[in-house]
Order: sequence, then C-alpha cells, then structure tokens
Amino acid sequence: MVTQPPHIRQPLLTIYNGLDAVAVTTLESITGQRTLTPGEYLFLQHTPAKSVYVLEAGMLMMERSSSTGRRQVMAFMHPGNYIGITHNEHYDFTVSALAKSTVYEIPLKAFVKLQDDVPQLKENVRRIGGNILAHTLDQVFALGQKKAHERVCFLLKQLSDRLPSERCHSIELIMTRQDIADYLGLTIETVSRAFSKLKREGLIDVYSAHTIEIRDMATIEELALAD
Amino acid sequence: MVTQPPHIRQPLLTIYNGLDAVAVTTLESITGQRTLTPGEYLFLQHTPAKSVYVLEAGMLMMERSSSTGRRQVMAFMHPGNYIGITHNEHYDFTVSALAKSTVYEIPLKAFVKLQDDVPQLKENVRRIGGNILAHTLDQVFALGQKKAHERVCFLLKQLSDRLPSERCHSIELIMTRQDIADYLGLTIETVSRAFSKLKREGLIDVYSAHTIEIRDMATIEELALAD
DNA sequence: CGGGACCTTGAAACACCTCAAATATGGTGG
DNA sequence: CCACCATATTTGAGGTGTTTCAAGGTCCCG
Repeated sequence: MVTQPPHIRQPLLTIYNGLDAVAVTTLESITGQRTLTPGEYLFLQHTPAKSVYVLEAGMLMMERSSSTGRRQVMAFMHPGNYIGITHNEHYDFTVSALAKSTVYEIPLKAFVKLQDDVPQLKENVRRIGGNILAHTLDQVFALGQKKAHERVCFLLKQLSDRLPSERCHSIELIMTRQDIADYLGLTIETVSRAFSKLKREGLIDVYSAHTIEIRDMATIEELALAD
Repeated sequence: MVTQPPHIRQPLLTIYNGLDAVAVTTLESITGQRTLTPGEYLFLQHTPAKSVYVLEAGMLMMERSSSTGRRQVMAFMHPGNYIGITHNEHYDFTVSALAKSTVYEIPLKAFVKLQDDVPQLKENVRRIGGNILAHTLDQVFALGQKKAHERVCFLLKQLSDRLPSERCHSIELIMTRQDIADYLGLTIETVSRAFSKLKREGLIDVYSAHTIEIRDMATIEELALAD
C-alpha cells in the first residue's frame, strides 16, 4: 500500500490513517486496482456511483461539463487523494487521467458496510470530506475575488505545496493550458499571458510549457492568497 | 422544534431526519437557543469552533474575507440549514444575520459525542456535508463559467427553489446588492445592471430593490443552468 | 524530418469595473 | 403620519482586464 508520497510537506490525510492491521487487511480484501492511460476516464458524470477510489500513482482531473460544452475543472488529484464523494447515487463530475495512473478501486457498498465496523475509517472519510470542502471554498474565493495572474499563482502554490522540499521550486505542469484555464475560469490565452507576465517580472522561470520554476516563492504566495 | 418550513419544494435535509423520540429528546437537552438582530455576528472567522447551529427562523449569510478586505459570500442560509461544518478547530468563515434570526446552538463536543450513540445523527450530518459540497461545487461552476446575468439567474433560482409554490414567483431579496455582488463575484453596479437587463427583457419584475417577481421561470432557469 | 497538437503573441472587441452623479428606499423623530 | 436624512440602488461615461479572433511558433511523436 502506497498512498503516502515521500517528503510531502504536510502530512497527507488518507482513508488508511490510524487503521489497525485487521482493518487494513479487510479493506485490502475488498480493494481492486485499475490502471489508466492519459486521457482515459475513471468514470463519467451522471453514471451510477458504484465505487470509490484512491489514487496510487499518477495524476487525475475532476471536471464538470454543462450540456452547452462549458467545462469547469474542479480539482487536480495527486497520489493519496480519495475520489468519489457524491451526495446522490450518480457521480456529478467526470474524472479522467492526466498521466498514466493507477488507482485502488473500492466497491461503494462494501466500503460503506466496512465503515460501520471500523469507526476510524468512517472518521477518516469524514475528515477527507471536510478537506475537500475546504479546498472547494478556497476555489470559490479564488474564482470570485482574484485576478487572472493571482489565480495562476493560486494554482502554482497548490501544486508546489505537494512537492517535497522547500528549496526545490521546480514544478511539472502535467495538465494542458486548457485544463488550467478551465480550472481557473479563464481562457488559455489569458493563462498563457499570465505565465508570461510572471516570467517577465522574474517571479518564475518557464523552461518549457510544462516545466516551470518558482524564483520568488514569497511573492507568488502573496499573490496566491491575495493578501 | 421547527426547522421544516411548510410547503417547501424539496424535502429539507436536517440533522433531525429520522431520529427516534429518545434521540430527539437527548439532542434537545443539549440544545440552546440564540437570537440575532440584523447585522449581528453568529461567529467570526478564525475564532474557535465551539458550537454548531441550526437556523430556526430568519436568514444568515456565510462569508470569508481576506486581509486586503476582499470578501466572498459563500452562502445565504435558510431555516433548517445546518451551520458550522469546519475541518479544523477554528471556523474558516464568518456567519452573520441578514434578518432577525433565531438559531439552535449545540455545543460541538456534546454533539460529536451524541453522534457516537446515534448513528442516524452521524448519517444526517454526513449527508448534509455532502449537500453543502454539492452546493459549493455548483458555485464554483457558476463563478468560473457563467456571465454576470447568468449568475444573477443562478441566485434567483436558488432563492425561488426555497419558496413554497410553483405559481408564486415573488422573491424577497433580504440581502443587499453588495451581498449579492460578493456572492456572485461581481460589483454592485454589475448586479444592478443585470437586474435592469432581466427586467427590460421581461423575465422579471422589480417592484422595489428588494422585492422582485419572476415572470419567465423557464428562461431564468435556462440562464441559471447555462444549458 | 514531417505533421498535428499545443502554446504564445498581437490586435480588436467586449464584458465588467471604476468613478461619479442622480434617484430611490427605508427608518426615525418631530 | 409625514418630512427628512442617511443609506442603498440605479444609471451614465469612461477605463481596464479578459476574451475573441487570427497568426505564428514550439514541442513532441511517429
């Protein structure tokens, strides 16, 4: 069982936290595994929610689309992240793979049943739900109140917070500019111009479109928080 | 015990749903009551989360402010709504009263303890959390993807969904234009112009700044969903 | 090395914001 | 109950940031 990348800055909250050996064994007994290639869907919006998932390796993207084709990316997901919280019987978003990924698949019914026997598991799910809500409220604030370049910094800070060390500020942007744009409520052109602006101001280096380095973390954070 | 306004369109999910008489009595034994006048705070962002609340009557507003003074309204809250979900030991938002309101106050520690004895109560809280997340994801989509007048329709639909009948589309806007603007990520002028535009197009009537009537619900819904 | 997808940049259009002024609203004291 | 006042809302004009449309450049993979 992986789910805890090494050297993560903040301890990662997973469904496995604090489980005893018996609980872990039982959980593993109902857990399957699935591999996804880039672009492949884990599940689609409006399909029955039959399983929950934990990302083992790779990167996933959660998005919601309207029938007119407008798309909002709700989250980029990293190893350890729990996927599949829904308040009804269908997923109300689509999850797809940005990179080659592997996920643990846990049938929802068995998972819910196991939670009745393992209070700690239920508690973990509850806390994860709280974290997801907190993340989503941050996103509401960003989309409602921040300017384009501040939103880009908001994303850069989120991504850099997942990275090992304080010193190494090099970030791999696995997602496309379109994904970033749809996450931040902007267009690809505006995102691209925001990167150029941050580069021009010496706050970041752009080695290639998908590899950037943060040169002035303090300022980036300041812009990200809009403080 | 109130919490269930009459004639609501969709059955309201409260913490009381499906509790047996004993559980209700126990819950009531630890429940206090508080009255708020317009503008009064229920609690402030960054203060210790000591209680959760259920709105009995009136209307509350949940907001988050940054140190630069930018403000995002996260929700307008109606009777029956549960207040105080937080993922850490401090509230990460402020809740204040828009109208004279009364709330049930439940000390967090006792509430958590009671949840261990009453699984249904825990289940209710879990489902309410899911609903709040769903609401917040809707808001992310609205702020990220919708135009100003569509966002206003989004709010109008949310408010009208709380109202008794299908026929009566008259809505009391208790909040100020500034509150609406901060909820939708716009300025008061843009909100005002959006109302004027909807009025000019015959979709709504504006009797006074705080009393409007929806004349063409189908179109309003269409704009609200951006479908 | 070629080709397609992705990214960047520029110019013009547009939506929203800012600033300013006029108007409407609602509460209060006379 | 009415007049008044402070506050909130609407409307207008001009500015700014973001989007749209279009072209050119870059990267990556076969």
